[in-house]
Amino acid sequence: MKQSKALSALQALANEDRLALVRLLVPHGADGLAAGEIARQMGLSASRLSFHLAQLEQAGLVGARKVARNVIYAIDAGGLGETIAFLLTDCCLEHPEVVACCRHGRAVAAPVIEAASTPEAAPTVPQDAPRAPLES
Amino acid sequence: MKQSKALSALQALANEDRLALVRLLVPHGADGLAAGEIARQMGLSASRLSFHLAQLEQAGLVGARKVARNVIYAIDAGGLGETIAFLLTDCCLEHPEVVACCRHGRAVAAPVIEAASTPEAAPTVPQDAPRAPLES
DNA sequence: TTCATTCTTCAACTACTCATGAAACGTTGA
DNA sequence: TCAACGTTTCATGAGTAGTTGAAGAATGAA
Repeated sequence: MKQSKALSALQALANEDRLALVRLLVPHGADGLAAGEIARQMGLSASRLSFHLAQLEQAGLVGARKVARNVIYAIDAGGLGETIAFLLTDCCLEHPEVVACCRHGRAVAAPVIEAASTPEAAPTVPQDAPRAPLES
Repeated sequence: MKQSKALSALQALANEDRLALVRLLVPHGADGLAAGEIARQMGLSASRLSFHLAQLEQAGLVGARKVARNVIYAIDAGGLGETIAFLLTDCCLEHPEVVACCRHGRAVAAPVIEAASTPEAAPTVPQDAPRAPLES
């Protein structure tokens, strides 16, 4: 996946409404949902929804097909997967900790940092201090 | 991972400079790189770099520590992994095609679509037609 | 102490994204 | 043919993000 394509996918996902849109569409799979039904479920105005759907479609994260007078939007699992794969592979170079963390759904190093036993097992920079005075 | 945190991480990643920043920092792991060195390698002005690094740090994707007069920035593999995990788990509900695609680094359904042999094996909406006339 | 270096913060500006409502478009059924 | 419906497009305005250059803070060497 080209970086520019991944970038536009990330830009598309980096919005609360559009992320909610993706989460709404995923369970419906290829069947998708009509634009009007999406607008109803999400409480968005038609024009606002259309704008967000267009962004997602342009980013290759959803697809559209016309059925009668409805436009059915469905998640594009391929595009979504490619975007995640880009992050994992091209961007993070399959960094072992990222992959592990990705498998467990949270920072695997957290308990190690807590125990402060094996610093080399926690290669991240400690980030509990909220940036402030930058202890030297 | 909370959605708001994932959202800010995605927003942080949805910028060319910051994505390049992450890709530059990942190979250096926990050793990180001094801000000045990053600016030199990326050809960014100091203030611009500082701005982007602050965004990444606030999103929990990089960490900073001060060494002598340098500020060393290093990737936070935990935050990065959590973000990817959020996309895969919370957002895509581990959708089988997304996961498969994620494993192979590209759309696994693509050749199937090309061959147009088993449509039910390619549950995504066809998206080769660039949106235009929406064939009904 | 003074000065150079490194980095951050600030203000001002531009460019972009987002939200809104009105209008337009294409399809459907009476 | 025409009204109803679902949807998109457009214009407008507000808010936010990104860029730039200057100023300021922290540090270490002379």
